[in-house]
Amino acid sequence: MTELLDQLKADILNGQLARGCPLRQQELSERYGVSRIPVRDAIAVLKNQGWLVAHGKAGVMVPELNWCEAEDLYQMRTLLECQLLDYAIPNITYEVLGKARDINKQLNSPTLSLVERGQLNWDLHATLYQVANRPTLFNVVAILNEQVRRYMGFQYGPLNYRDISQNEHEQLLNFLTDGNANEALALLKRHIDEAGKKLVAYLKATS
Amino acid sequence: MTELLDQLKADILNGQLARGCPLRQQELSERYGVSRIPVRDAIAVLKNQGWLVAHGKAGVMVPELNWCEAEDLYQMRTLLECQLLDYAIPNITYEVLGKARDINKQLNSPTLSLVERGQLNWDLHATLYQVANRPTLFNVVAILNEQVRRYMGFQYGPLNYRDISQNEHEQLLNFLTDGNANEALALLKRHIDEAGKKLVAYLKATS
DNA sequence: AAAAATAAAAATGTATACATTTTTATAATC
DNA sequence: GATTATAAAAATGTATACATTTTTATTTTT
Repeated sequence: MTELLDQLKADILNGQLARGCPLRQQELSERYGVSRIPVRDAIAVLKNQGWLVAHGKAGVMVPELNWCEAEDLYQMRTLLECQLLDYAIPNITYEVLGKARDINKQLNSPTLSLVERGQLNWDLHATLYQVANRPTLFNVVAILNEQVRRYMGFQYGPLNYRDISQNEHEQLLNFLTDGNANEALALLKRHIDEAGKKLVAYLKATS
Repeated sequence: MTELLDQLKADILNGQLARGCPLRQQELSERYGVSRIPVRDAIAVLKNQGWLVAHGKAGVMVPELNWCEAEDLYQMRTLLECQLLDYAIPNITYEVLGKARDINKQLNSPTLSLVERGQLNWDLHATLYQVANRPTLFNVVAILNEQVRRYMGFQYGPLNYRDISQNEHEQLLNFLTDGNANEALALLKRHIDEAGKKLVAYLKATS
């Protein structure tokens, strides 16, 4: 069932499942070649995590993008991820930093798809956060980051955010290497805040 | 199915479903007089919201109480609820404050059950937060508050937190009535922080 | 006697079938 | 003509039945 879940998420991200139009269980079960039961299971999870919302009293739909939700998601990320990084910092080894740098290098490639880029971006953050040893906090942050990916088409398209983001990653890793915790935390805050503000401004302007 | 969900939550809160021992779908379906399908649906939701955790590869269980989770939940509450109240403050009318005061009065009653008390406590906070008009943020805060209720047996038992909490509610409402936003926010932060710290200290001491 | 392998039991995952609810299209009324 | 009633269609919710996976108990092997 995890495969179906990932498939659905991917199809939401790449637009195969259009925003705003209702999805029927049977339609989905035919589309993915399974019965309605696993579809129902997957829908329940995706509804809980904000990937889908109710459409009237019957059916669900992919929610429209919406600046208020984006703003909330980014504000929550800022608040929670700074806390999480703070927990992590004492446990960040050079090995961890090396892993993060490897991922940031991969983000250089211009041929990455949107989905791949989003995944790598999270992998980098998660590499640092993992050593915080805070499963409950980590889990919420992970869900928020998955949610945010629905908006990434804007960031890496019209907003051309790629290079800025990558530079900030590098700076962050340098601060952490130097043991400069406060600067690192401040930068992470800016990193998320700025991304959020640009996204919200863009969403407000286009809607 | 919402009824089954609420029933399961209630039975987790009041200890009818013991922490740590595995729950089987069939067992639950017999217990509640429904087939396994609605049980599966409910389990999926409860797993997502932290009411249940996986037990090996088959089955699920009520998670043990755990200071680290409690600390995370309270820290998240502090960070997110202060933000949410900040959004709400400009929209808090005397009517809203009146509703909140009515709820706080109900909290006076010494005959309330644990479940009722927990519900009223959240109702009070939710009354204020609702007017923030921030559905995404509100939703996460609501789930965190539901989670926290699993720990309330400690707060209102050994920790005797009832009176303190009620006084702080009253103070908070007074600050809001006086338009003293900064004091209100600072108090809310303390209100949640302190409750969390006491709970965590207690959990650490007893485990 | 401890560990590994095997077989039986029991659990979850999924498909099909049916009941109930919701939606949509049609007809009737004001 | 717009609004409300009504009936057909289609969707979701649930039960039962079966397949697959996981667990547990037993047996075998070292």
